[in-house]
Formats: sequence, C-alpha cells, structure tokens
Amino acid sequence: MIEKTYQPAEVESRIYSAWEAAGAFRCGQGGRREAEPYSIVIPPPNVTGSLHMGHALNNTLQDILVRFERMRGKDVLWQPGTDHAGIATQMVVERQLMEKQLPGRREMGREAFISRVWEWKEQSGGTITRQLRRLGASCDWSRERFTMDEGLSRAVRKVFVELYRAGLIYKDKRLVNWDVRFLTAISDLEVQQVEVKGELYYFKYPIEGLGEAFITVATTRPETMLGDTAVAVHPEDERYRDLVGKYAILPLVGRRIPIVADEISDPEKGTGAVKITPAHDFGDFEVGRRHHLPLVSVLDREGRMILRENPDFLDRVPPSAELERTLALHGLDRFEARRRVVARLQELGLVEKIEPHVHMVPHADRSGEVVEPFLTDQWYVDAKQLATMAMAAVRSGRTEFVPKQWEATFFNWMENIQPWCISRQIWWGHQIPAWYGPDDKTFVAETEDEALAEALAWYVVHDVLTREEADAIAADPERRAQFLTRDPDVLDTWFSSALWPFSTLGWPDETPELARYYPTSVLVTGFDIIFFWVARMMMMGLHFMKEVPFRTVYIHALVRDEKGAKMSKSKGNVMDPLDLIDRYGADALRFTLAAMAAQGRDIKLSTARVEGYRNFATKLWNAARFAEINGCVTVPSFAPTTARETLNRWIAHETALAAREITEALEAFKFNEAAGAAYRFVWNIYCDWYLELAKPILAGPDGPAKTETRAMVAWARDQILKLLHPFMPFITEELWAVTAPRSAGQPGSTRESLLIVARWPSFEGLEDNAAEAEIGWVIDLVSAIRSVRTEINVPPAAQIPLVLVAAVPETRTRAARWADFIKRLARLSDIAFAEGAPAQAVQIVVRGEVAALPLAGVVDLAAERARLDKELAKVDSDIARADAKLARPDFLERAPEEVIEGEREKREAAQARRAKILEALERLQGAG
RNA sequence: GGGCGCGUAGCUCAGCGGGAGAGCACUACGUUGACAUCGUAGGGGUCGCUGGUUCGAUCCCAGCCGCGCCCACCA
Repeated sequence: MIEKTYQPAEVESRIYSAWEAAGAFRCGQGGRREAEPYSIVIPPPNVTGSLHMGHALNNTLQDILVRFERMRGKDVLWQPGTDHAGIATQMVVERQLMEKQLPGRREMGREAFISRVWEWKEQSGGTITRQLRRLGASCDWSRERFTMDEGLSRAVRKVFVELYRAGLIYKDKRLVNWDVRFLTAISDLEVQQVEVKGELYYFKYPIEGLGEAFITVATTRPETMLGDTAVAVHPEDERYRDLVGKYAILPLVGRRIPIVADEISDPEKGTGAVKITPAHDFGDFEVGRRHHLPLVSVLDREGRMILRENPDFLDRVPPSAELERTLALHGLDRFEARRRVVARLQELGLVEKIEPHVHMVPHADRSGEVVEPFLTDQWYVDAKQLATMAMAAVRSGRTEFVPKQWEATFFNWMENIQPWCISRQIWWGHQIPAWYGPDDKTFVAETEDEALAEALAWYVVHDVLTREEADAIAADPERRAQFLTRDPDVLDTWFSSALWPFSTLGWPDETPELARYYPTSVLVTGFDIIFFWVARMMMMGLHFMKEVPFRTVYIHALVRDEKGAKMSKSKGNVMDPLDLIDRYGADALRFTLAAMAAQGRDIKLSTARVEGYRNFATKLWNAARFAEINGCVTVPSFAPTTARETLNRWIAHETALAAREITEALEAFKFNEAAGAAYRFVWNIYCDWYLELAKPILAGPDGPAKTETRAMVAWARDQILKLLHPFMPFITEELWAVTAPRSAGQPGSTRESLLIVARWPSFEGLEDNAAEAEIGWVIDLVSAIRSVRTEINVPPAAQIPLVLVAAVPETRTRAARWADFIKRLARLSDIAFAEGAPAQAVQIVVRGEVAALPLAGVVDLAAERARLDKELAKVDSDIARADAKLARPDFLERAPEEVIEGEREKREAAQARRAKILEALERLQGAG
C-alpha cells in the first residue's frame, strides 16, 4: 500500500543508499562499456564550503542532465571532488587554532601547520559532499578526487615543469596586487573594484630654478608622494610644454624629479599634470619603465610606511631636513600616513585644494582590504599564448557556450588577457616545484631529487663545482638537503582547478578513463567563474591534451532572493537549500530550480514557488495512490500502441508528445521548458483529464476495457515517473518501487531495474492522433458546460439535463459512448438528442454544434441573452479581423499560403459559430 | 570608457514575426471515495516610450527613458 502522504525526509536517505548500493552512479556499469560515453566534471566546491543556493542550482542542473543521459543508455560519468581552496582553508584552520587558544601558524611552523590542515580536512572536509548527496547528486563517488591528493598534485607539478620549460611560466619582478592582510600576491581576478567616496588632493610641487613657480598635481593617494620619481604631462599639452625636461622638487623629501612628457597624462583630468610613483601604481610602473625612472617603495608588505630601513628609499635619496621631520611617518598605516602628509603639506602651503572625489578603488576579494600594488618577485603564466588556442577552439565551435552570448564575454577577456600571477605567499596549497641554488639560480623539476641532479650538473658544467664536489654533495644526505632551497610559495588554487577535467581522469597516466571520458560532454557553471576557471581549463586542456576539455559550456544564472538581491550573509537574505530540503523535500527544491532556470535570466527564488512544486509532488503521489486503489498495476507485456480504447489511445499519444517535448528541451538545455512540459502533462493532462475520464471505466464492471485501462493507467504513470525522474529523483524512485507489480510470495521489487537506470521513454505513438477528435470533443463539451454552469449560477450539486441539438451521427455515437463520463464530469442528469433546442435553455456551441441545457425556471433569460450577445460580439470581431486581413491585396499577395489558408479557416469556423449563436438567440427570443 | 542583459497580468517570470501565456496571489463556488499540499469557474495586460522595416511587430532594426551585471591603470 502506498502511504497516505509522501514523507521526503524518510524516503530520501533510504533511496539514496539504494542507488549507491546498486552502484547506479558508477561509470561503465551495467554493460555500458560499449555505450556512448557522457561525462561531466563537477565544479569542485571548496572543501571548506557548505551547500549554498548556487551549488544547489548548479548541481541540480548537472544531475538532471546526468540522470537524463543515463536513462538514455549512455555510459555516464559525473566526476566529483573538492577543491583545496588555499586561502579560505588556511583561514578556517588558523581561526580554529585561535579559538582553541593553540599556537598560531607561524609558531607551529609550516610542516606542523600543514598536517593540521590535513587533519581538519579529514574530519570536516566531507560536509559539502554529504550535502550534495542530500540534494540527490548522482556523482560517481567511487572516483571522488581532491585537488591536493597525490595524483592531482603530481599533475600540477608536471604541468608546472612543462610550462616552465616551454617558457610559458616564468618569474618576474613587477608590481602585483598585494593583499596586506593575508600578505600574499593575488591575481587580477581576485581584485574587486569598489566605488569609494574619497578626496582628490591638489599638491603644488616647486619647480627647480624657477623661483616661486610650481606645478600642481592631483592625487587620491597623498602618502605615496614620498615615492614619486617624476611628474608627467601630456606631450601635446601647451600649458606645460616649457616645463618638460625641467625638474620639480618633491616636497617633504627634497628629491629632484624630472617633468616628463608621457601619454599617460590626460589634459582633461585633474590639472593635466600627474605625479608618477612607479613602485605604487600600475600605470606609473609602465611610465617608469618608459622613462627609466627609479622605483621607490615607501610601503611594506603590511601597508605601513617604511622609510628608515628601506634601502630603496634612503639609498637613492639623501634625507632632507624636511624628510627627517616626516620620519614620524615610519611604521604608520598608509591611511594614517595619508592624513599626516596632507596636514604637513597644508602647513607648508603646498595644498592648492581638496575636492570630494568618487572613484573606483581595488579591494582584495578575500580580505576586503584595499589592494596595494607591491613590487615583488612572483611566478607568472604567459596566458596570452595559451589564450590563442582557446579562442580558436571557441571560434571554430569545438567548444560551444550556451547561451551563446557568453562567448562574447569570453572573447572580450581572452583578447585582453594579462599574465596570470600564480604564486601565493601562503602555506596551504601546491608548493611551487622550484629550487634555488647557492647563487639563487633557479631549478624547476617535478621532484627535489631531479632538481638537485639538475643543479649539480649545471654547476659542474659551469665550473662552479668540480665533479668530485658534486658527487660528494650528492652522496651526503645532510649536504643534499642543504644545497638547494625550495621556493616557499604555493600556487594559486585555480592553477590546479584548471587541470580538473583531465587530472581527475588520471592524467598524466594514460588511463582508460582519460581516453574514454575526455573531452567531457558539458560543463555546467555560473558566469562568475568563466574567467577564473572555464578559460583556464580551456587553455590547459588544449595545451596538454591537444583537445578541448568540454564540448559545451552551459552557463546558468545566479540565484537571488525573491526581491532580486544577491544573497549574502551580511544582508541576511540567504536561503539555505538544506533548510528548504528539510521543509519541502529535495525534489521540490530541485524542480523549482529547474523550472526557473530559463536561459539568460537570474533566478529570484521564493519559498512560495518551492511550496507550489512540493504540491506538485503531492499531486503525483496521490495520482499513484489512485492508480493503486483502482488496481492499476504495470503489465510488463503491455504495449500502449495496441490499445483499443479511444481514451487509452489518446493518453498514449499525449504521453509521446510530452516525452518528445521534455527530451527536446533537455537536449537544448532548456530546463524550464522541460520542467514546464512535465508539470503540465502530469497535472493538466494525466490527472485532470485522463484519470477523471478513466474513473467510470475503473469503477465499472470487469472486462477488456477495464483491463486495458488499468494497464494503461499504470503504463502512463510509469512513463511519468521516468520523465520526471531527472527532476524529482527521490519521489519517482520511491513510487517506482512501491508500484512495482508483485509476484506471488516474492518480497521486494519486481521491476527490472531501479528507475535511475530504467529506459527513457520513446516517442512512439506520435503518428496516431485519431483519438484527439473524440476525447478533445468530450473535454471541450465538459469544459463548456462547466463554464456555463458557473456563469449562470447553477448550484454545483444540481444535476441538469443536456440536449444535443441536431447532432450528426458521429456526435450521437460519441455522446452515447461517453455519456457516463460527461454526466459525471459536468454533473448532468441525462443526455438527450433533439432536432431543435428546447425552450428556455442555455445554448453553447461545441466544435460546431449546439448543446443545450434546458433550465426552465433556473436560468435567467436576460443573463443568458447577455451571455450570448457577448459571445456574438466576440465572434463578430474575430470575423471582422479575418475579413480585414483577407481583404487586403498585399496580404493575399505576400503572405505565405498556409497563413492565408489558416486565416480562411479561422473565418469559416467563426462564421459557423456565429450562425449557431444567432440560432440560439432566436430560439431564446421565441422562448421569451 | 567598453561589453552584456533586462523592462509582458498585483508578484515572479515564459513566449519572441501571423488572433497575449504559466505559477503564485486574488474573487466566487465546492469536502462527488487519489489529492483542501485539492477541485471547478472567473477577474486582471494599449507586451517601457517613439520612430522604422514588413502584407502583418509584444517579437526584427534604430533612438530614447528606466534598471541590473561584467570588464577597464587613470590623477
């Protein structure tokens, strides 16, 4: 017996275990080794993460595709795993140490700290994957990977070494985006431009040799002026032409700085003269290179002023008396230093003005601190070269974005791609496989042994060491360990993510999985990581595999709250998917997300919507109960195409239509259309009409019609379970089990397989549309009667007679055949036939014929006349519109034939209907 | 400054060249043995504005008005 109500919480975990126990998620299962492969790699969630609504959407869509293709018989691999998430994870563990009042990271040392992180990972790293299971994700967990596991780490080292040897990875000293909180370099992508209300300061720099004359520069960062090494004006700016080549004297410092002509200066902006601080501004850095300016750093890695022990500062510029006075700046935070510099310049009368100024200020993603451009040595990937192939792959269609417009975004970024800074000054991550010799010579290799061998060989060849000395070092463990120093930095987390589509399949080994599942079929992800991840996977995949990592990139929207605001903890508008799963079931959440996943628009999620789809699940549940109560059991040998009953032929055809619609929508990644089609079919076709029309048969005497109908009800229900399974895996699998036909004395399911691996419905039966004329007529008739009953206030319980007027023989046959049904659904007492309509009757036109409801004493004649007048007006306007069209020569000449024909047909139908309405009006006249 | 997108029923959104749709909300009625997490019926929209293309425009094009997002070293 099917339970009275569906209990998601009870069912979901049990069903999920059953899938896992059956090995249903595993690739290559069930004789599918010969089948077409279908693979998706999961966007690996942070190991520190917990499931948020974005994950829920992302993984629901992947799971829908994966379940759909699995049911279509493909050999499916959904490759799961997690990301080590460098900074995020390091932060979590450091915070934990603090909370437990244990020694901090630096005190415990690198090795101890890293093993602490691993411990944390073992204990807590499984949260997110457990939560994915609750959502129903059918990943092949037997293949779960972690970006820091041994295999993937090996892939990372190999990639690094090969790119280094190909000259595509190099070390460079230049400005980087520096996070002053986490004390690490970050990439351009980890920087957010934030609009800040600040001030624009106009400073007067005296000009050497021109007495009281000065040049005014505008700046938003006064504290960096101590590091100025030039003033730039535009080469064509008449105002300053004479000053180019002269020197300004930098206030407070006394440094002579040249006034140079450079295009960077915009005559429209500020004063047209701009101070140049090559060590603290990306633009100025370039100017510095062009004009061979010295780089003067005045900030340390924590964003504090560093003047005293700063060789960059003191060696090049003899401290002036003024500078000595400003030495109080040393060690000050940059923002405090800013206030003091401004104050001092004001005292000196060198501040022309200060204006309020709104501008974009770069902030570090993670820490939220203002990013400091900082001069350091870092490792870079030459992305430009790699980008060329990636762009070509998208241009040629080897990888396709869906929706298409994201390709523009992709190209736009790729065309302007900058070197990718991949080194991070943190501990948790893939340590860079680079070692330095005694003279700082760099050796890059996959292992320390290889690096050492390479280094010793190099020093021998270059006569730094003799062969004997080298051998001695190699032989002595102590000296070996001391000879090289490993680069302490680790790689950007996205570096290992970029390898995900092939590293998870076993690369660099030539595994069968790599051969079979690469390139993957589709990547499902949000637009926010097109640059971070998609582009980089494209570059790495093409370089190392010589083939794109995925055929299709499906870009989905952002999930927002019901008002359209981005969900964030600080706003307190976060909806927790696990909470929704608890309240409504995973299926309801999944269906909601799918139904709302229209391409190109963000999802505004509301609980009302989830509730609505929970109701849908309930509806399905009850429909299955109805089938069971009425003895509708799957008949394995039943072939729907052989059905004899019109009603059954009709639902078979409707089922095929729905199957086709859902299949085509899923093939085109139109999740909302697929969900909508399934919803309409189940509720508005199967439940509202088919089951209702089947009731009299099921309640009637036993016989072939009843037997067939029972089989068909069960068959259609089974098709529904299949069609709905990708969206609502739990409830459908549960119903699949509980509705299984029983074999005597045998416990358990007699289904051939779990639903998850059942065959996806075909479209067979589409060609037979004959039943529609009959069932459609019944539906129209019932609907029309119901509508009229409400309109003229017939009490719902009242049973009234129906008279079919001047019915053609076919109608008479149909009416006779469907009398029980129609009477039941339209609440009629009797169906009769007559050549003319009875007096005092409500008359409706159904598919060209008049049906009358004699309602002497019940019907309000005036109301009825008004109703018919309204209908007449409607039909008249229809005719008029068609006439107007058909009267235009242009239309007849230029419109396609089928459109013209359609218009004629519409007109004829309207005319016929009009005639019937007129007759009805006349009769009413006579009656009144 | 560049690029992308959005303005359709009270709300959330589909549709996107041939007579305006769904869900929710709303109104009325209804516990007929699957389902009140339900059923039946109903009200509600000059499809942002202005032009253009077309036999025909909510749909294509241009401009404008609102709104959002992404990218960009500008003082």
